[in-house]
Amino acid sequence: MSNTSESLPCRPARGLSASSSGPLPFDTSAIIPFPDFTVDPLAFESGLDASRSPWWSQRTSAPYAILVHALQALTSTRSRIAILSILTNLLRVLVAHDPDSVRPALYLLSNSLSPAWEGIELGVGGSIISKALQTTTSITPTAMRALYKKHGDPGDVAYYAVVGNSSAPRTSVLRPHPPLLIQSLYDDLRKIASAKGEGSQKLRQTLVEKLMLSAVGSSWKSGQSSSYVDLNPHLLGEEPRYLIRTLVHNLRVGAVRTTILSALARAITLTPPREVTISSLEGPQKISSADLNIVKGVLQAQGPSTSPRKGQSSIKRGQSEEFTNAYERVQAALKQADTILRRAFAQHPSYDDVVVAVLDQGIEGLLSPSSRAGLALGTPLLPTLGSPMRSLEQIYELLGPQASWCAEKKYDGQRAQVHAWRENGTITARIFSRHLENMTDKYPDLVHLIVNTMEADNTLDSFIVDAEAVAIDPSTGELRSFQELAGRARKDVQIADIKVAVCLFLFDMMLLNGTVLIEKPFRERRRLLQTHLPPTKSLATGNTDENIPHKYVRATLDHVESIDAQEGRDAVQEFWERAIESKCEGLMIKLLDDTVLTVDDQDEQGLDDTMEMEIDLPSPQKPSGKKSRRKALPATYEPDKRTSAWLKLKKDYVEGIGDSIDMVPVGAWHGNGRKAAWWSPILLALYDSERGIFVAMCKCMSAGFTDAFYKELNERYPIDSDTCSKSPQWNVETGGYQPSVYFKPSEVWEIRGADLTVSPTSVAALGLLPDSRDKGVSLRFPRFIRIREDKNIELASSPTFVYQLWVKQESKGGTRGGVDEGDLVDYIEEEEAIEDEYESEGDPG
DNA sequence: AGTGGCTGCCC
DNA sequence: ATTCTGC
DNA sequence: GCAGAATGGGCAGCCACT
Repeated sequence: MSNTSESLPCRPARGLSASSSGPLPFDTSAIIPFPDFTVDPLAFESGLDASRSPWWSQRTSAPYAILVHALQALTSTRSRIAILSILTNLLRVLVAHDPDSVRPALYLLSNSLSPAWEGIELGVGGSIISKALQTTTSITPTAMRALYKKHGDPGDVAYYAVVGNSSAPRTSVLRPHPPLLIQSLYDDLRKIASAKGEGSQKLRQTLVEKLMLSAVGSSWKSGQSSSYVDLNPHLLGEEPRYLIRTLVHNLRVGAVRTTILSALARAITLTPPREVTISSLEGPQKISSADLNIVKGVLQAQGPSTSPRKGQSSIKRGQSEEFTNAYERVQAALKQADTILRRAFAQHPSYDDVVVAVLDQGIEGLLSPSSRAGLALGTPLLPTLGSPMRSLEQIYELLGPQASWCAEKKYDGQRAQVHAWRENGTITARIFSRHLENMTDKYPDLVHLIVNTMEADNTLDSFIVDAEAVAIDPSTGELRSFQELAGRARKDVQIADIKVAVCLFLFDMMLLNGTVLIEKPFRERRRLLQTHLPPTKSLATGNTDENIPHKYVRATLDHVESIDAQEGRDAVQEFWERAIESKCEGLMIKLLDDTVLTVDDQDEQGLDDTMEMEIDLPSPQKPSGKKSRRKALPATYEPDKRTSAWLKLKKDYVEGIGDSIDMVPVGAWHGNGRKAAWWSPILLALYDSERGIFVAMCKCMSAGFTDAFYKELNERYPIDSDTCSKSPQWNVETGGYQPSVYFKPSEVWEIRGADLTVSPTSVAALGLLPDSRDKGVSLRFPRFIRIREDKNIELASSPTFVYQLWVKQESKGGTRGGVDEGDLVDYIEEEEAIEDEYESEGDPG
């Protein structure tokens, strides 16, 4: 086995002067260096001697250091295969030697502490981290800011604060600390999360500092203890780095949910937990130890010459048929395990339950009826998402004439996955957000509505439905803005206190009366939804709910408005226009029936074929001359199988709909992470010609910025130059924004967004909004389109122009708004006329 | 009691 | 949410 | 085409401070 520490740069300990304080509290003689996780998992030895834990003391559970060892390896590569190998090998070691650490390790890897719906929040951010770093290391605030600007990562700041650099050693830890363990670190993070009430911020900080000291102490111990041979010197300073990254929920090692799940599936398959005997395994994903040994033997014989750094299984040509067959069987088994685990997680996204199942019964455990890891009432499944489409035209091209599909209005509200069931005569309802947070407490009005609906219909026993909760006018049912919905209270909400009425627009049904529907075609699911959960009576005819006094704002239930494609293309076009006019974001396109298309490859060039899945052709020999293939378009609700199963068409994606705004870059911040060397985001402003000043409107980030663009920006706005200063020097009002640097207003950018918003931060059009004179106008989802080379800064959009756009936006979707469209058109035409005039001057051709 | 900073969540 | 990038 | 990273506006909730 190759020793990773030999091939990685070993950072010397500097300035770690302190007296050693005796032997460590455990026997170190049995410990060997951490293994090289980058090797191909099929050649990796996770077993060694299973009777003890060879990589750490047998009296302790797995150290955090072995996780950090893997994280460091992950950081050194971007190869997906290598990343998967490293994680697989790490998890195999844990499965073999400390299965209790598997679950906490998965949480530490995934920037979370529990399933989202349990609502456990760390409550630690940059502020506490910053204070903790200053007390646990001797770093000055100035040095810390400089490190942060340079590296754009608080974990990296911690690293350099601990190990120092060639000119400035920084650590101040004076004595060894017991090493962090995966399990105890996880437990400590849960303690931090549970701190609340007066003094909780201080307590959080103290707990973070303790963890830092342990992480730093491990480094110190490794470097200094004379009674201890440092077996993993490459880890010096790394525990603080990843501890801090974990605390800010941003590990940045190129692996989040999908890769972690793949690695877990592979780990469990290659290293079955002790409780699972190989012979007990059945089914297609069973892996034979004979195959495994053949593969391992050959791969290990090939040795480290086969690019071990990348962890790729480079099979030399000319291997025996025996090897090739065994290898393919093993790969097939791994792939199958991967599929089973990912499907299980999509339906039951809880590491807690999934890990219990696989440690107990292997991957098989996920298929067993007794497993808790299936679709379950009360546990949200991952939502099906939509992939963006640029036009109706594109949708028609993609789906072709045969497919049956429908278009639904895409309302601008909040995704709501609703579970409801009876248990011992009691009805329970829960509401989950898109990211599976439990929002039940935010919507007591919806809960009441759902419970009432079930009480009124005793054929309804249980259901899971997908819906959008949207703010509405309680008397007319007219749609209200997302911002109004966002203003609702979230905790301890009493129905009597609710100010903003909501309508729950249902659009899918995943379970009904105990029957799982997600594999049924949408046409069937939609029929069941519409049959079993009819809309509440319209507001105009009176809500029949007697349990809520009339004076209260009440929730309503409805189905999303939709149109089937068979109504014809003109009807669909008209529906799309109507959707936009009624304050919807656009459309969602969904297949009604499973469809098989014969597609000409040439016809689909440049198209997004996310909805398509290749069918395994029965003939093993594909005709090479013909370019047509058959494709399956499933109409099932299968979260995560296809990453975006539906198509979404939003107005702001479509050329020619919505307005763009011409803004001037007037400031910027230092980028984070991979953008640490660049300006990002950029502060953008309008030009107020009456006052001769620029007024900040929004920030703009990578959207539309390529890396090349960032480099050019660095050249145009080098720090401390006549175009870029740390102090404000130009006529710019920044409002609530505080950029790190100010740019000299010099160029005009065309910016687009989805909507204009009333903003407490922006000072664009400040004073013009009739009901909120102290607020400006900003932009939702701002994105850079292009530089307006043809415009000088005096021709940037004006506050009045933006105000008029806002008025136009607000006047949509009903009778409210009270502006004269005629005036508006005049105004906008006037502005465009000025622009045209300028363009004709600047471009005589 | 009011305000401001921080955090996490929605889109 | 959106967009870009490397694999 | 997938998977990951880096970033937008803006809200409530919570806590610390005045």
